[in-house]
Order: sequence, then C-alpha cells, then structure tokens
Amino acid sequence: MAGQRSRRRIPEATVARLPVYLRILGEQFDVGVGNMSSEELAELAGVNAAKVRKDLSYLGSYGTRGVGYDVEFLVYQIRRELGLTHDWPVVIVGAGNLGQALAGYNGFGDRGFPVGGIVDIDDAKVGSVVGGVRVRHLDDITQVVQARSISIGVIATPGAAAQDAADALVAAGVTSILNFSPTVITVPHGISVGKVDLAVELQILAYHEQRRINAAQGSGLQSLSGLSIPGESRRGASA
Amino acid sequence: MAGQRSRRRIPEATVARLPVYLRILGEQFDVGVGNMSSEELAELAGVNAAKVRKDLSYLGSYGTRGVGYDVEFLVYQIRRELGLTHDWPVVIVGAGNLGQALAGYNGFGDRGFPVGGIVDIDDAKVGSVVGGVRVRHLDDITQVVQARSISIGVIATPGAAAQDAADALVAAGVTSILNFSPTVITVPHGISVGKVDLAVELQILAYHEQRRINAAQGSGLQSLSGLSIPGESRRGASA
DNA sequence: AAACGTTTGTGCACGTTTTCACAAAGGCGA
DNA sequence: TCGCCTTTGTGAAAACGTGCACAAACGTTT
Ligand SMILES: NC(=O)c1ccc[n+]([C@@H]2O[C@H](COP(=O)([O-])OP(=O)(O)OC[C@H]3O[C@@H](n4cnc5c(N)ncnc54)[C@H](O)[C@@H]3O)[C@@H](O)[C@H]2O)c1
Ligand SMILES: NC(=O)c1ccc[n+]([C@@H]2O[C@H](COP(=O)([O-])OP(=O)(O)OC[C@H]3O[C@@H](n4cnc5c(N)ncnc54)[C@H](O)[C@@H]3O)[C@@H](O)[C@H]2O)c1
Repeated sequence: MAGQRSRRRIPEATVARLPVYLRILGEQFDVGVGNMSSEELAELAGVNAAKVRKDLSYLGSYGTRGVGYDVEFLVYQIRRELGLTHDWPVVIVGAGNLGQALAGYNGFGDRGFPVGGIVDIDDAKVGSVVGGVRVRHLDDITQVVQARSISIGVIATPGAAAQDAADALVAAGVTSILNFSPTVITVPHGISVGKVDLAVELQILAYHEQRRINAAQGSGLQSLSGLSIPGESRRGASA
Repeated sequence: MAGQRSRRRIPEATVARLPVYLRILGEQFDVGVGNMSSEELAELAGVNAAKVRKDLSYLGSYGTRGVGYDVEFLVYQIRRELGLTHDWPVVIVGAGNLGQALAGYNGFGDRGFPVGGIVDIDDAKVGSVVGGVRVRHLDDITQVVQARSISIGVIATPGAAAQDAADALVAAGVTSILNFSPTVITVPHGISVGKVDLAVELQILAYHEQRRINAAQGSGLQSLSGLSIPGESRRGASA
C-alpha cells in the first residue's frame, strides 16, 4: 500500500507495455469494469500475468491481494507515470501523404497529442490547411514550437530530408522526435528518438514467412505449427 | 569463408536490425562504395561495431579480415536471409485514411511489398481505386489472397474491427499480419503478428519528456544532459 | 475469530542480448 | 618471404528481460 513516488527507473520494456495496459484498462473502465486481476489484464494484453504484475509493481504496490487492481486508480497511476496528465502537442515536419494522414487522424489528439503545428518546405503546401491546422514554412518552425511550448516532433519527410528535419527540430527546441522516415538520424545527446519503419516491419514478417517455407521444405513438410514470433517487446500477441 | 546455409536460427533482435543494414548498404552501393568495415556500417546504423559483426556473423563468414565486407555481396546475402529475393504482395484491410496512404505509398512496392489487394467493408469505398488498385469487398478477401498467393496482410481498420479483420485474413490463408490498429489481436498458433502503434510510440516519448522534467526539478535544475533513450532494439540512434 | 480461497508482489533461475577483448586472418609493402 | 597494420569472428562476461513458484496479504465465509 506504500505508493512510492516515481523515483525508481522503469525498465524500457515495461515503459513500452504500460500504454497497452492503459488502453485496455480505459476500455474496461468505460464498460463498467471496476476491478481487474493481473490474469485478466494479461489475457487482454496478450502477455504473461507475472509480467503484468512485475510491470505494475514498478508504479508501486497498488493492487489488493485476493482481489486485484482498481481499474480507475490504475489508469490514473499509469497516466501519471507516463506523463499523460497533460497534453503534449506535437509538431509534424512534412505535409505530404503521411503528414496529412497523421494530421487528419483524430486518435492523435484524442490520446493527448494534439497537432500543434505542421511545417513543410514546399511553398505549394505552405498555407493550406490539413486537419484543421495551417501548414507553415519550415523556416518558421522555431516560432511554431515556442509559441505552443512543443517538445515532441514528428518527421514525415522523405528519408533524404530526415536529418535536416531532425536538425531543424532540435534547433527549434524539441527534445523528443518520432521518425517515420526510413533514415537513421543523428541527434545531440539528451534528445530522445523513436522510429517507426514500415519496411523494417514488413521485412521481419518476410523473414518469418521465409523460415516457414524453409522449415516445411527442409523436413518433408510436417505441420507448420510451432512458428510464431517469439516474445519481443512491443509486438502483438500470437496465441 | 565457409558460407553456411541458413540453418542457424537468427536471434530476433538481429532480424530487426538486418533491414537497417540492408538499406544503408544499398544506399552506399548506389553511391559507388564497394567495401565497408563494421565500424563504418555501425556508424551509419547508429549501433555498436561489435554488434554489427555479430549480427553479420549469423549469415556466415562473409567479411575479409583487414579489409571489411563487400557491399554488393552483403546486400545479396541479407536479402537472401530475409527472404527478399522475391516480392511479397500484401493485402490491406481497411481503405480509410491510413489504408489509402499506405496504398498510395510507393516505398511500399519499391521494397518488394507491392499492394496485391485492398478490401473494405464499406460499400461506398468498394469499387473505388486507390494507389492503382481497386478496392474489393471484405467478403472477397479469400479470392484476393488466393489469386495472388498473398501471405502478408495489413490491418488498417478501426481498432474495434481489428479482430474481425485478423480473423478474415487468417481464414483467407494469410500467415503474417502487420497490425496498425491499437487493438491487441489474437491469432492461431503459427501466425506471425507485427504491430505498429502510434499512440504507444508517442507515449514512450512522453514518458522520457516527463522524466527529463522530473530530473531537472528533483535536483535543482542541473544540465539536463545524460538523458536519451537507452539502447533498445529497433529504435533510432541518439548520438 | 479462525479457516479458506484468491491474488499480489517478488526472489530466483533461466534465456536472450549486448559489450568487451583478443587471437586469427588477410592484405600490402619492403 | 616476412613483418606490420587492419579488421574480422567469436568466446566469455555483463546486463537485461522473462517466467516460475510461493509466501504474504486480503476479503469472505463459517
Ligand atoms: N505514405 C505512407 O504511407 C508512408 C508509410 C510509411 C512511411 N512513410 C515515410 O514517411 C515519409 C513521408 O512519406 P510521404 O508519402 O508522406 O511523402 P511525400 O513526398 O508525400 O511527403 C513528403 C513531404 O515532405 C516535404 N519535405 C521535403 N523536404 C522537407 C524538409 N527538409 N523539411 C520539411 N518538409 C520537407 C515535402 O514537401 C512533402 O510535402 C517518407 O520518409 C516515407 O518513407 C510513408
Ligand atoms: N490515420 C492515421 O494517420 C493513423 C495513424 C496511426 C494509426 N492509425 C490506425 O489505423 C486504423 C485506421 O485508421 P484510419 O484513420 O484509416 O481510419 P478510417 O476510419 O479512415 O478507415 C477505416 C476503414 O476501415 C473500414 N472498415 C471498418 N471495419 C472494417 C472491417 N471489419 N473490415 C474491413 N474494413 C473495415 C472502414 O470502412 C474504413 O474505410 C485505426 O485503427 C487507427 O487507429 C491511423
């Protein structure tokens, strides 16, 4: 019951799972579920129950033995730990195909990450409005960032421009970057970088497909069971 | 020099990095670089050189001591190991905002994953053409999958429909799924699942932002250096 | 108030991944 | 051919993440 304050460092693998728990808990709360055991939460999250308990234990001892966890309270604690008690506006660099899809996507703002600005280098795009936000020129990025105290930037430019975009974001004062381009970017020490690379994800799947085929051919086509992505953080279940 | 065949199982963490090396090697080859050391590749990939060598060693002993790796040969070997020697057409479920962006995205087909079909449940969308492909009805998914021997499916439906989409994909014969919805899906044993969740990525960044703030406040605002995402597989560099 | 069934929180063993460190191998020039 | 310089490939150690198993804690029932 001793709810310790966020002094402990939470393992990165746990940090990556907390948002999943958070979403599930929120959904359950909306449906009227007031209490959940680690077993139930684990089932819905597609992970091991012990893992859920260990993950939650980093927040403090908020469960009740013999009963489970209070859903509403847990939602609050996870949000607190993840820093989701207030909004984090983001600035999108690149108003192309992807940038526009992201800007128009409500699930963005709904989760506490409203689009605080969009910038592009193409004069044909500057001035247009996507997702209710007017596209500004890349040169104005510092203004955009400072005006709204933005600390998270999203790179949605072609790969060749990604490093430029990162440099501009950092110069503007952004301290976290989510990079959707396939290019590896370099940033100064102290800046956090997340990466979402579609091609990488597909190529991982291709590898598994390939193995399935090899395995089947290699040993006289038995059942091709036993193959599913082994546990890796931030991947979906495969019951 | 004994190039062993793909009998060894490659660690999942390595599989996730090979596509990054592959892209860099391809780019370097296009620029006329014929040979690279693990050090150079590591620099561009934003990882440790020893890690590069160990990763590549799973493919076989393809380097030359004192010299480095032949770029073209390495590209071939990685492609072979990842199963990229032929195309893997994909089927997209959900022709909304994201589905259309994905279908219209060339970097998809360019990397060996052409859009082999798109399906939706909404009659208003069925029949329209996005990215050069006609949207078919979800009911026809098995036809679409079988006709093109598709084994990879992409879920771009709202979260509430993701499990239905997964079930339909599996029933149609797909064996690998990339899920863009925030919902955790359950699939039969033997099906591979990858997940890309925007909200999770942003929430991880928010956590790091939060920590930065806590750290600065907690101890009389010193330099806020020393903070960057600790090494985690499949995340970008942060030099 | 005691006995019971349930579920948490965590010590511990195990598996995986990262990093170090260096012998072995290759190229090259003398 | 020999020695020197560079760089690989890989054991072994360290760090990290996972899952089992169980004592401790709690609510409930008797
Ligand atoms: N479209 C998709 O579905 C998709 C999916 C996954 C990844 N991606 C990646 O996302 C990125 C963007 O893809 P897209 O399809 O939107 O491309 P796009 O060409 O449609 O849009 C890119 C935009 O970035 C702008 N831009 C270029 N250089 C810039 C700079 N230095 N500063 C600011 N803006 C700049 C361009 O003017 C353009 O508007 C690419 O790296 C792509 O690989 C796209
Ligand atoms: N738009 C984005 O930028 C973005 C970014 C990240 C993640 N996502 C996620 O991607 C998913 C799709 O987002 P969106 O913005 O494209 O939504 P959307 O509403 O624009 O499109 C969803 C499409 O799925 C179709 N659909 C619904 N149920 C279906 C079913 N059972 N089978 C087949 N098709 C069905 C709908 O008819 C619609 O065309 C969501 O889960 C969202 O959270 C979107």
